[in-house]
Amino acid sequence: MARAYDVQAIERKWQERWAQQGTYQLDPDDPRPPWYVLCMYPYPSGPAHQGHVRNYTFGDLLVRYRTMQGYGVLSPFGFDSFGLPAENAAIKTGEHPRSFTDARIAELKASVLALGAVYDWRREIRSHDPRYMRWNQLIFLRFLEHGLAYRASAPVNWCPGCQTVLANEQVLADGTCERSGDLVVQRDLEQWFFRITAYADELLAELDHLEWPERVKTMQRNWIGRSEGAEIDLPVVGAADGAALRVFTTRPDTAFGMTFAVVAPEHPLLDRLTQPAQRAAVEEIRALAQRSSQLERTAAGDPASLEKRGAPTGSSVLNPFTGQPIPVYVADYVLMGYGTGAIMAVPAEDERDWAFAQAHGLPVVRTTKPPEGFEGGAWTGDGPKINSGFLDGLDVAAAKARAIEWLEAEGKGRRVVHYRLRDWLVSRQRYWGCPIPVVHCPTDGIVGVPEDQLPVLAPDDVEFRPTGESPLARHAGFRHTTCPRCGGPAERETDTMDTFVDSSWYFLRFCDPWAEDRPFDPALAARYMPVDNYIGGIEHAILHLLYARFFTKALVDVGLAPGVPREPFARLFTQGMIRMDGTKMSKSKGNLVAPQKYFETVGADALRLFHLFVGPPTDDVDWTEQTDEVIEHGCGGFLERVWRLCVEPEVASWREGDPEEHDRELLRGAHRLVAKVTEDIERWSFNTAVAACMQFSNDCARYLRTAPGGPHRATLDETLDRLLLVLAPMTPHVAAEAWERRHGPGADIHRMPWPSADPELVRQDTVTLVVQVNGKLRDRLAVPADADEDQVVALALGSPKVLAALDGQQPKRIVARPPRLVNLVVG
RNA sequence: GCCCGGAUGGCGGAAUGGUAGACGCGGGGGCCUCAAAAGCCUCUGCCCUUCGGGGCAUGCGGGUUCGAGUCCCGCUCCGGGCACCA
Repeated sequence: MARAYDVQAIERKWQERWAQQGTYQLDPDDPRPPWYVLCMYPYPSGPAHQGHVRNYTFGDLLVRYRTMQGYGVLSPFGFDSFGLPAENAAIKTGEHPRSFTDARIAELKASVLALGAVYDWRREIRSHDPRYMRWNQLIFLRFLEHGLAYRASAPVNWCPGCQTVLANEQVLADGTCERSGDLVVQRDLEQWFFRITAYADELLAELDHLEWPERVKTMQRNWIGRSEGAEIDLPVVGAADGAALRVFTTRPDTAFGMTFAVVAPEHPLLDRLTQPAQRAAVEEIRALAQRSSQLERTAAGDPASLEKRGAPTGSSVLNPFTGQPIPVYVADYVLMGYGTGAIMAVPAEDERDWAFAQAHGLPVVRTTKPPEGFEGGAWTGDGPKINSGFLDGLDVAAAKARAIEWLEAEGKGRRVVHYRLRDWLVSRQRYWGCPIPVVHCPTDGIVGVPEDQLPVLAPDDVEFRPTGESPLARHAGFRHTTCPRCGGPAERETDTMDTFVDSSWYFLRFCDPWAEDRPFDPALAARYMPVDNYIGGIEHAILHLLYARFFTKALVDVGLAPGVPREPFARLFTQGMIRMDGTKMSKSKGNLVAPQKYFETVGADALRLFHLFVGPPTDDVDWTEQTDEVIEHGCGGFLERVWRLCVEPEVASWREGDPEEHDRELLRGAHRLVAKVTEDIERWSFNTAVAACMQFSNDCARYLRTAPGGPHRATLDETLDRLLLVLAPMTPHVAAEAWERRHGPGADIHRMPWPSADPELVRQDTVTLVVQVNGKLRDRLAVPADADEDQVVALALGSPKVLAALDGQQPKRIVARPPRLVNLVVG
């Protein structure tokens, strides 16, 4: 295609100029009001894909827009450069993860630069950089000192494919690994945890104040899973030591209806409760639970399978409310990891208990009166209490409160809040991650590596083998060390940290990446934080965003971030995915359409414009056969028309002198465009902003062709300048070049202030009056914008079309909304 | 099963309860050209039309309203999240 201008040359020119002039660098002493725009830093997997392009196009638009508005915009970029793919590549090819990763970073960075997105590259962070790792490790030690990091033996999710432990968050609902897809199994191992549960309440409560998509907030609320209820101690019948089974329930009001109790197969009291005659059956359930995957264990159970999955222990406990003994069962529908790992079963008011009771022939006692005509099993709704002694007649809420009061007064239970959220398992048995900076000493136990010895770096001379054992654990030189406290022989921790640790505070380091004596200067972090616009994919709705929120709070609390806001991201924007043939476009699916080919043909501006124009930014994008056409003709063609209009318009003769009415109308259009684009950017409606620009450039082209006596030069100049200014954040290269051609060498559109719209000019003098008869459109009339009710009604009744529609009938009612609408209601 | 979204021309999508389909892609016709590409102009929801216009249209069925794509109730389908969490 013959192009109006040399796309590649001007894109290269301006990219070099932005880099060389440091236009988007922000110094710590910058006097402008700060604004922090951040795209989630990427895992460097090679050249950018369309998802990156979409993300950085939105981010870059905001960076340039806020800059033009006079903000000192903090726009940093970095790489989440630890992670499994590099290590897996090492196992396959022998290439060291560092050189592999650095090569991928170079590729990704090149395509980000080619997109024309601007960053303060002096602030670049790579999480595998020892200068970053050092502070990662220091934070770990501070967490350790403050009891926020701890080591515990726990049944953990072990992925046989990745040969490592996974966090709960990395196990999908069907029990498979989110990365490899293998079935995850349970193993008991010593692991490191972060005590995120200590922040459960705050993490939940502060969601209410964040300008985040409701969807994401709901997902986090569900994930935290707060539930209020009671713990009740059920004394074991015949226990000489007064042992009791502690259960958790959210329905203490139903306690009179408990007809049995159930413990999880892993429950510590199970051995004691199991009578000799039941031993074999209990062991079977226990073995079943152990070898079951999450999938089998949590699959919706029909009564038949529940029968197989539970067995009586032969022991009984006392219901403290009735004083009656009830049998204790073991069943794998009760999970050790939630509540107390034991429940009181009320089949009349709980679906699962109902199913289990049906399968095992256990009695049912209703304690809530179901509505008339209810014929189902468990009734979980509200109703008056029955069969419940002192609770009878109360509704559910009142009975809950009364039951808890009674339990606390009697010393038989207490009000308690439980969370679904678990502590964050951070240790990974892998090489390509940040080493956990502790030493295991036979005499001193766990000892943190002294801060002046950080960072602890993994040795390069390791062997990458697909055995699953960490290369660090096999490396004698790394592993054997001396205890920093007693000087005796000791072993280094060989686990590394979850890469989500790296991404939990990088946005704080961006505020002060030069700090050499601490992770960052709290005063600078307080200046820029919270991030004003955080932009990324919905896939991080739970994991990354929850961890980062936890970290920010914890960093304040351990003294590393005094004065820094406790919530890191004020406004979150989650962009849609790029899909192809109904599935997510991704490297693993092999359906990537690399941005590179567009850079080499239509250019970055056209591709950016496409991503802005294709639809609302939150929506998924379907990449179809039509897409190339839209990018090339729709977007690329538009930019060429803008170029011709602004740089080399074909004008037979210019008209001088005072502007006439049609000239003023063009100028009014330019002011309306500015108002519209400003408003649309503020509400993240980029697609309509682009549409407005297209429409207006069509108006300008028509004016150029049709203005009587030729276009009025001064008017057209002012008009086109405004068009270019609003395009500058969207298509920065062509806007910059066209601007320079119009205003001479050295003129830089990106240093211009964002234009304002004159309200006088935005206002319309004449508007279209719509006349309806019985709600149906019958005529359109041009009326003055300040026409009042009498005027519009008179005009409406004077319209021949309206009179024809009325067909002689008198309007029974006239609804007038001057100046835009009149509705005449007849018969 | 529960909780969120969504459904508008051939396609992507516009539309504070007040002109449905902005803008763009695709398609038709025309200009330019020896011809084509590119570019430019123009038409383009469906049906009827005596070419003036008329009727029908925003997944389906009801309702509120002078007026509903928009609000309410009940469905269908699609997408996403959660799912023995006691």
